[in-house]
Amino acid sequence: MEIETTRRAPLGRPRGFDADEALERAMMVFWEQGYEGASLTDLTSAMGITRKSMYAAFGNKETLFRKALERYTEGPATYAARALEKPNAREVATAFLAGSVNTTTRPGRPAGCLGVQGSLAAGDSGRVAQDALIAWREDGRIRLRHRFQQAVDEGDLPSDADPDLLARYLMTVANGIAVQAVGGASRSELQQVADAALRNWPPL
Amino acid sequence: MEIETTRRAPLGRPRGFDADEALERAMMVFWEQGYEGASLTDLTSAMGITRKSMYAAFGNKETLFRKALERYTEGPATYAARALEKPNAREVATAFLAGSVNTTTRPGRPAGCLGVQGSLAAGDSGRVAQDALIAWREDGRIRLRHRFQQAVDEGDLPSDADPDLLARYLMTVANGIAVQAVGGASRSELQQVADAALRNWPPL
DNA sequence: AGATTTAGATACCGATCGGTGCAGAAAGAG
DNA sequence: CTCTTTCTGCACCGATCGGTATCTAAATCT
Repeated sequence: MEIETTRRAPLGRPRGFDADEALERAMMVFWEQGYEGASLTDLTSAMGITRKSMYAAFGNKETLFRKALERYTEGPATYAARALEKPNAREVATAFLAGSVNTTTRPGRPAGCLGVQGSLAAGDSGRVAQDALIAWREDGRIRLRHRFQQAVDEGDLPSDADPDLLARYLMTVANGIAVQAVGGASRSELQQVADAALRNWPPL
Repeated sequence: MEIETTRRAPLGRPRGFDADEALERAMMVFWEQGYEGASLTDLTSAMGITRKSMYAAFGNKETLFRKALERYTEGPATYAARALEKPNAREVATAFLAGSVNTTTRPGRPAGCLGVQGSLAAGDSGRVAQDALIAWREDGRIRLRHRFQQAVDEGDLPSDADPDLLARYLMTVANGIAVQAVGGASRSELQQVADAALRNWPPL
């Protein structure tokens, strides 16, 4: 008897939709409406599949949201990871805010940031998603802090610079940009704000 | 027949609860949970009254929210109006951000800003509240802009200063502070951020 | 007192929420 | 072809949503 056979095509009728595409659509709905604001009807109709197929493919609403958040991180929000790779602290900060402006105001996409939407107010049912987003933002802040610590170690930033403060300052401005974007601020307006925030970099 | 009689005590059984106090409690619930996240059950149990009394006294959930927002403006958010009365632009900006930090991180009160909570993500039922909050923030931004225009006219700010940019910059930082506060940032951390944001004031 | 008006409590309304059960169709393996 | 498995579509579940009807009790007027 062969316990360890090579994995052939999965048995039974194969999935009739593109799971990646469906997840992309779900991400857009969450981005626009938040976790609680996006109903299963909203989600599945945007994904083009039925409730049953969604549950079979993604588990439930919460895991769907987590997968959508992952996709967001690797998709629209990759600007953050790329900014961290810039050669010095000033370029990191500049790229981070420019990416934030770009992503929160790109035409044809929801305004604002998925990581901020729906993470402020929440009823009982949205508490887990709120916590996940708070953790997501904190993770980003910590990565920035490490990067700036590295910059201090390398002599790129002055030795009395405060990596924690610099990271929080940048995150605060980026979060504010996301709020402004939902309120209808234009890309050029927000880029001016980002430029202003960096005019005294580092703000010691 | 007396059409215009002096208004005596209102007929019938007088109200058995303090409407002001009830509104205060409702404001706190909206502040913490947002418009959609706050259910009628949450609200009325916090207010200590029944659904019927709430509808009789405040109309419906939407008008209750609007009145709670008014109360917030005149209560926890008066720092904004007071900041506008400062004698010069730098003091306006400093007081505005300091008030923002204070209000969003005061112990015993919900973290964050009622004007930002629940205004980012919204399902269909929360759209009107979302619009009301966007308008509320825009109103604050416009008041700041007018104040800075006045500062330019008076020579308090340089003639090439951009009141629109300055107002939007301040609002962006304040909104970001509100997001950070919900994420658990402490008062002193956020005050450091506010100080950093003002280190190059005005950011021309 | 008697009339009037509202407070308060309870039960209820239709609609929608996230999540399932079921039946039939469809695609693979043999 | 048959058998097995998973697909899809639809009806349905209990719970909760915002909002209301009903009834009794209480308070202030004439």
